[in-house]
Amino acid sequence: MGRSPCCEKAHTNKGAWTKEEDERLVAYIRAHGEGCWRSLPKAAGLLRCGKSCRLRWMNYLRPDLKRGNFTDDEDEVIIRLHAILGNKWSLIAGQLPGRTDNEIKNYWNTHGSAAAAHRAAALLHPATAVPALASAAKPSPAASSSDDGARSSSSTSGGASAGEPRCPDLNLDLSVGPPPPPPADTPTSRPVCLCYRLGLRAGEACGCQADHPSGTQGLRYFRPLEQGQFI
DNA sequence: AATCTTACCAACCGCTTTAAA
DNA sequence: GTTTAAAGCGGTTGGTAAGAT
Repeated sequence: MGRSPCCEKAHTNKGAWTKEEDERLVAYIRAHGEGCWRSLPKAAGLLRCGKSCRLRWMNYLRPDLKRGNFTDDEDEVIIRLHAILGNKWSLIAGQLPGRTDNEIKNYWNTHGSAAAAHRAAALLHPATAVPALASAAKPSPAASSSDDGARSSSSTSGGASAGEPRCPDLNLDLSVGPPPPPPADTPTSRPVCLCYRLGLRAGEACGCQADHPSGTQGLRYFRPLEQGQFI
């Protein structure tokens, strides 16, 4: 069978967006909203693939996007959620208003491995966190990883050269086991809200009402955080 | 000042999921 | 129930700015 291409590649622009293209896309979406991405480029007079338009809008042009560096709180949320969800960037982005999955993914793949290792250790095992490793967030020339290294090390602790671990007594095994067993009175067949697994109680950041196991409803989704609200 | 290296980010590609016919 | 198109997602790549030599 095979899939038809998502757009006519022969007649589409690729690469960086021009200011004019941005303006056209923004103007069109302001006037018509986010409709059918496939037909949008033609309707908006853009020589772009619908996918490309969607990506540009979602990752760059949306008015509610927050630009600039990640705050410590955002950093913390990313680390916590990544420990539980893995590379589910869209889910993580859903908990960080104004941030995109692409942005978080890029952040994780560049800053993630070294800095997150320390911060995750501090968050998950405060008693065993080693302050000295904080310097890993500012890699020295000797310890800095290349671009490829940062990419490939996103799932490793990275850095230590053969034979000489930089922090030999630090256990960086960040693997996350199964969630803690629910209290005895919690029916195990019901979904348990992620926020509960993060240690939050009903009403804290999460609007799902349940299964913070004392809750009574079976909803499993959680609302995006309000501006300035963090897990 | 020129060149090289590193880090960052925007964008593309291909696969999966979802919804409609 | 099956097929197909569209949307969404995650991995990867390429360009470039900034810093180092």
